[in-house]
Amino acid sequence: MTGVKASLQRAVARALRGMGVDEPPEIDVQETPADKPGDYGTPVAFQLARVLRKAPPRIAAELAERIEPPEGVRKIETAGGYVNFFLDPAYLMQAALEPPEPAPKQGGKVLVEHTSVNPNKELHVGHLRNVALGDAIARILDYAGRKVEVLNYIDDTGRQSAESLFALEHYGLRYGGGKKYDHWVGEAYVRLHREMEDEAAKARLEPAIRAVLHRLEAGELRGEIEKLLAAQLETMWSLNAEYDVLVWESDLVREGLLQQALELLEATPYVSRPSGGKYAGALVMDTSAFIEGMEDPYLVLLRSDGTATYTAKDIAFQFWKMGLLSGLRFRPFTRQPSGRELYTSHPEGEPMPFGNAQETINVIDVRQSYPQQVLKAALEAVGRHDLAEGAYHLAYETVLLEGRPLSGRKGHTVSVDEVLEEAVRRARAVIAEKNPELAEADAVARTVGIGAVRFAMVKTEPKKQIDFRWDQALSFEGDAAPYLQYAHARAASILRKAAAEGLGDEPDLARATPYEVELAKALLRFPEAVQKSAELKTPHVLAQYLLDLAAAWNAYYNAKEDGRPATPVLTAPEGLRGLRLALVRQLKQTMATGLALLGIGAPEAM
RNA sequence: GCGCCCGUAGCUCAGUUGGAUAGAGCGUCGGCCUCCGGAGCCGAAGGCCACAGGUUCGAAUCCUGUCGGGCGCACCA
Repeated sequence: MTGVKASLQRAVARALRGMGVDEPPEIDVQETPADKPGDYGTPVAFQLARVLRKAPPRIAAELAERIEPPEGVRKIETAGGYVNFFLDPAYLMQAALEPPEPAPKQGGKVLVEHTSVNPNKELHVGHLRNVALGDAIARILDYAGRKVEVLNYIDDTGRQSAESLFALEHYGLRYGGGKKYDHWVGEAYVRLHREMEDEAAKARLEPAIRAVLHRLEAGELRGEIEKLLAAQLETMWSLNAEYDVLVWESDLVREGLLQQALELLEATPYVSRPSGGKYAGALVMDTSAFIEGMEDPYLVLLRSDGTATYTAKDIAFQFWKMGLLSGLRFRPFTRQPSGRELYTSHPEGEPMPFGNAQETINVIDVRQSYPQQVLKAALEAVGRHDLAEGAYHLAYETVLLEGRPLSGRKGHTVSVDEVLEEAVRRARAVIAEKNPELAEADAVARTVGIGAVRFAMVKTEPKKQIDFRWDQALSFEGDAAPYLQYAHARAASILRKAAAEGLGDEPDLARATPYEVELAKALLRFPEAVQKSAELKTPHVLAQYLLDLAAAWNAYYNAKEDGRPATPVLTAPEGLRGLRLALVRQLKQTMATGLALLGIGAPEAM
């Protein structure tokens, strides 16, 4: 809610109190439709019709009479039951020219976990959505005033990693450079799976894979995992995603956090060791009190052979995130491209204040909804309803590739590295065609190509399945990042020219025309869009807003009257020119800020 | 079978704590660079918002049911 709308709301609330409505409903102030009178309006009279036992138009009329116009309001009118406000254009200009600023920090940390890919092969397009969503929502929450910690979980004791490392050993492979390390390992993994399609071969190899798994659990192969991780991190960084801390599954187990979690759970009435039946000898949790509609509400934490399930480790991890357990130690891992330090859990580290959040966001695809519910159930089981409420699963639907589900085994997949390379290549080609003189063309092509890919991942609602199609994801027209970047570059170009000509006249706010008013209203929606994005925990709200903003700017830029430009900036009369320059500057900065919140760069020229 | 999610223009999607005539992009058709960047803009055609009931002054939005589609229901991760 912008300052403009908020002040209108307050004025309405005051007037309502004067009419004897002490507890007014939520007062909805919205922009009036294009061909309705006024700038902003409210339908609050409709809501009050029942309470006041009067027809909405009469209530609206009385309201219009009673409202004491706040600063900037020059007229109040009714239309049917609506109360509409006419704002002083100069006032709107002034409000719209306030530079966008991050909200002040509020207490309470929110911990965002995303990426968390198995360290066993290269990232594919399915992971792309996870990284793009997680990174964007972390940036948005930070801007909206939250303390944010970004965490990437390293499942180094998983079967997939064991298989990859085993495959290298099994085929006697030695890395000789050439292709990226994670891709090279991934090939061995795929080769192993082809071999294991034969049941006999699978059975024969099983003990050796097990052995690797045990060595992983003992932390003996950490160096091998780190090599894979380093290669994967290059991909994430090239996407413009960075993290605060890595947490290794093996550390979670070694430092006794799994044990602590199980002890907490065992002390509750929900966890037991059945002596007979299906779960004889296992440690199980009864989730029926917390998860409805389960045919079999029992969840295995420890198998009857004493090994822990992945879910049990995940519970321990969630408990650690929310401060119920401690004992992890950390040390610096590496410095990331922006200069931000990346820490990692490590047996030889020292205690550091990571975790201990009241709120978590786990970015994981929708197929994991049940295990995510189990995490909440475990928090409920130990009596922490408050923390269960704070545990949010940012569930996103899966990504199709050209209309078909991804499948590593059938080879129906594309790596993130490949996608980026192609995106940048296409961007470079467009630049060569449209702007062959452009300086730093390669760097700009990267910004544009990567931006296109990331935007394609966040512009739709997470719960909708998306289909990755090369032509759409890498489109440089229409509903896409390059459209936004182009709008930004166009503004930058005008400002460059103005600076070159030494134009610096003072804005004369009173000279605003309806064209400026339209653009100003679009700019004023920025804080609301960020706020809503943060509240709903989805970047698509912001992404859609930026498309609107760019459209408003392009429409302004191209406005014509009688075939002549209606809104020239550089050649406008003094005062009006200053105002237009200020708006262009504001547009440019707002667009760049918004793009940055999506992890997308805004080139000065393209 | 049980549970969760989805169904809006030919296609891909916004719009849902209920508000004024349901909006974009792509595609189709027609316009706009002696003017600050045409990766842009303006216009046209295209909708029983899956269907049927209900609640309400008001429903794409909330409730119930039906029909389509996706996903989940392992001592896997």
